[in-house]
Amino acid sequence: MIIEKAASQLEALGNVTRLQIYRALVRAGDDGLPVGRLQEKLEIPASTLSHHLKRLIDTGLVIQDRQATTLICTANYKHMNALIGYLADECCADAGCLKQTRETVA
Amino acid sequence: MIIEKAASQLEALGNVTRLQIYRALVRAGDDGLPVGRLQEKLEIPASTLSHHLKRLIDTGLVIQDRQATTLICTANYKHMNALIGYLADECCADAGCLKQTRETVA
DNA sequence: TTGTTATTTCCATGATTGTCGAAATATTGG
DNA sequence: CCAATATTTCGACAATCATGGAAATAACAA
Repeated sequence: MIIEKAASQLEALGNVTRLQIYRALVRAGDDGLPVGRLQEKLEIPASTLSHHLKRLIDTGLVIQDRQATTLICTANYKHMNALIGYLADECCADAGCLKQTRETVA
Repeated sequence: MIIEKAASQLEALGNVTRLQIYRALVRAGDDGLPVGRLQEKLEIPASTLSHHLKRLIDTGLVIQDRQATTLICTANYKHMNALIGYLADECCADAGCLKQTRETVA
């Protein structure tokens, strides 16, 4: 994980609307959610949602798969996991920090 | 942890320069680093650095303590830990995710 | 007090972001 | 092909961000 990638992913998540989108996708699980369903949930215009989704997709945090006319969005846990790992390993060094937690488990 | 706070902290870290600042502070440990030392390390103008530091301080990720004429900056692990916990708990649901790791340990 | 060092605040500027209506595109069913 | 649905792209605009030189402030030492 290079710092530029971590920063761009953090920035993508660093917006309330986008964080809500991501959280909704996580809660939807592996089945994901169609863009339209996301729109209903968040109650924002389609174009606004589309722009935010693009940001999340560009950074790899969200995946889109077309199913006929609808686009299904799913959270890319692998990338989120890598990001959390980066934060824990590179950016946390406290005794009560997750870094130790991870090392203990590993 | 409310979503607005998480988002603002993520946004603060979502910039390469600020992420470098934070990482440098983590590596400096509990002793922290004076602003001037940070400036040497990152090779950026003082005013630019000051602006970035302010962002990190405003979100609670960095603490500043005056020691005579120099200001010592330290990473606030507690807040970073809370942020990582939020991401792991609220925004990650995969089998290989830290969420399980944390639950196992706890 | 005055000078020195350390850092912030002020100010300006160009770049990026967030927002959203309207138009364009994609995919399928009939 | 054409109509209908789902979603993106275009275009525009205000708001915020990133940057950094210059001036202001803070703390001390002499």
